[in-house]
Amino acid sequence: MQSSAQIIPIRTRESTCNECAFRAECLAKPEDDCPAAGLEIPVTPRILHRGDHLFRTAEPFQNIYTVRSGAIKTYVILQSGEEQVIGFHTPGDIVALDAIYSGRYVCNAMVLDTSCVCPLPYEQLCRLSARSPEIQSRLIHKMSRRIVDHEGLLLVLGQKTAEQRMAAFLLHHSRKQRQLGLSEVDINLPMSRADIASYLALAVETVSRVLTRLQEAGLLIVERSRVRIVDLESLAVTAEEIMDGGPPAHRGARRLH
Amino acid sequence: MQSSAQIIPIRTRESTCNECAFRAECLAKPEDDCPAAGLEIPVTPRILHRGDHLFRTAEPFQNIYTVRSGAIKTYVILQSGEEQVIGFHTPGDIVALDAIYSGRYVCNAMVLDTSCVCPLPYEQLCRLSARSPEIQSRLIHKMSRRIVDHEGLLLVLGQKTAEQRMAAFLLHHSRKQRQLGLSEVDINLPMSRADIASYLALAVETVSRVLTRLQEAGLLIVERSRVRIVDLESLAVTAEEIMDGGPPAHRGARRLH
DNA sequence: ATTAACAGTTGATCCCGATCAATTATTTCA
DNA sequence: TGAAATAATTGATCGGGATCAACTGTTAAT
Repeated sequence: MQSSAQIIPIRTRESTCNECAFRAECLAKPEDDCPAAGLEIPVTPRILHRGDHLFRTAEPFQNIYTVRSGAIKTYVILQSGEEQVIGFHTPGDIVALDAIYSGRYVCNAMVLDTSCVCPLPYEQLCRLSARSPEIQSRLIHKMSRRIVDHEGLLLVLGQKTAEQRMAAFLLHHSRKQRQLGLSEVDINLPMSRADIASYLALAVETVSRVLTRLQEAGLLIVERSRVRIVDLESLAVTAEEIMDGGPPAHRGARRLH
Repeated sequence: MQSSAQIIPIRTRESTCNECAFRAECLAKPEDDCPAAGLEIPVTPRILHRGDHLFRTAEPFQNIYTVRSGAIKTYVILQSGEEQVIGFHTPGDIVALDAIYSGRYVCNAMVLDTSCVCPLPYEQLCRLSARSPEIQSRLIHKMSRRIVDHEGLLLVLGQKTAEQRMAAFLLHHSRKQRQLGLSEVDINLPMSRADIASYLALAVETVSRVLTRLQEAGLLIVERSRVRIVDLESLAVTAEEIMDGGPPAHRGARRLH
C-alpha cells in the first residue's frame, strides 16, 4: 500500500484559501483577493490514499470536506451487511452536506484514489458565512446543486434502463471532467464495478454486460478503469429519453414505462 | 371547482412571521419574538386550489415557498411528453430549493389540495439571513434535510421491491403527519395513483395491486385517497430491509439484490 | 337521469435485468 | 515467482413488475 504517491510534494501546513489553485471551484471567492483578511479560511489540506476513511457513519459531525483532487465514495452499510454506495465525489464537490441536518455523519466516506481534501470546520464556516454574503451564497448554491443532481439521479434510477443509466453515468463524469478543464472523452473510473453497480442499482454482471454492449456498438472503448468515449453524441442520445416520433437513430435508445 | 374552501378566513394582507402559527416549522425563529424587528420577514400568505400552479419550469426564480397547509407536487415533463413527479410537499416543507442553483425553476409546482403557502423572495431572504445566523442556519438545515431525504429515496427506488416502496412511502407520510401533531395512522393521499406510481417508479397497476395486497395482509385499510394504517409495526418491517438470520416475521418483507 | 370522461382495479402475458454458475483476468502477498 | 484471493467477464435460467387488455367505479357536464 505504500506507494510513491505518498510523497507528493504538497504543503500540508496550515494555509489560507487565497493560495488555493482550486478556489474557483471551492467555497472561497473567485476573486484574486478576499476583501477582508478576516474572511480567509485557514485550512489544512490533507493527502489521503485508497482505502482511507474521511469519516464514518454516526461519528459526530465536525467538518465538511472540499475535494481538491482524487475521488471519494460515500456509502452506508445496509442491515443485510451489504454496502450501498450513495455517491462519488470528485474535485469541486463538497462531502458531508447531508451531515449538517442531524449533526452526525450519515454515511461513510472512503477514498478511492489518492486525494487531496480540505477539511472545513462547519462551525467556523458558519461564522464566516454570516459575515460574508458571498461565502454564504456559495455554500447555498453548492447545496442547491446537490439537490438538483439528486433529482436527476432519481429520474435515472427510477425511469431508465441499464444501458441508459450507464450512459448517463459516463456522461456525468465526462461533463464534470470538462468543467475541470480535463478531457471529456478519456474517463477514469477509480471505483470498482461493484461500486458502480451499487450506485446505479444494477447487478455487477449487468454493468459489465452493458459496458461490453456499448463498446460493441462503437460508443466506447473500455479498458479496465479507463473508458474512452468514442461517440459522445450517441452516448447522449442513449442516455436521454428519445422524443416520440423522432427517427430511431440509435439502437440503444429505447423508451420504457 | 368553486368550493367553500375558497372562503377560508385567513388574512392574506401582508403580515410578518411573528404572527405565524407555523413558525416552528418555517424558516423564522422558534422564539416568541425576533430579537430585532428588522429581522421579520414580511410575507403575503397565498391560498391556492387544486390544479393551481405555484410556478412552472424555466420561469425565472424569484421566490421559495414554505407550505403552511395542503399539499404541492413538483414534476417535470419528459421528452416523451409524460409527466414525471419529483416530489410531494406538505406543511413545513420548502418548495423550489432546487431553483437556487440555476436561477430558474427546474420543475413545475402544482397544488394537489387547497393549500396555504408563503412566498419568500429569495433575494430578501438572503439579505435577511446574512444578518441573522439563526435564519441562515435554518435555511441550511432545511436544505441538508432535503439532501438526506433524497438519499433515502435513492435507496428506496434503487434497492426496494414494489411492496417495500409503497410501505416506505406510507411510513414517510405517517411520520410527517405525527411530526405535525396529526394522526400517524390516518393518512390522506391527496395525489392520484398515477402520481404515486410516477414518484415511486412503478406502474399504476402495480401501485393498485400492492395496496390491495397490503390490505389483504391486514396492514392497511384502503379507501380511495384515505389510508388507515392498521399495523404500523409490520409496515415498518415490510419497508426496512430485514436483518439476515432474523425470523421472517412477515410474509411481505423479502430481501432483494 | 344519462352520458362521457376519467380514475382505479383486476387478469394474462412478456421482457429486462437479477440470480446462479463457471471461467478468466488481475492484485496481493508469502 | 507462484499461489491465493479478488475483480471482471460471459453464459444460462428465472422472476418481479411492466405492458396490454378488459372491466368497474367516480366524477363532471348537460
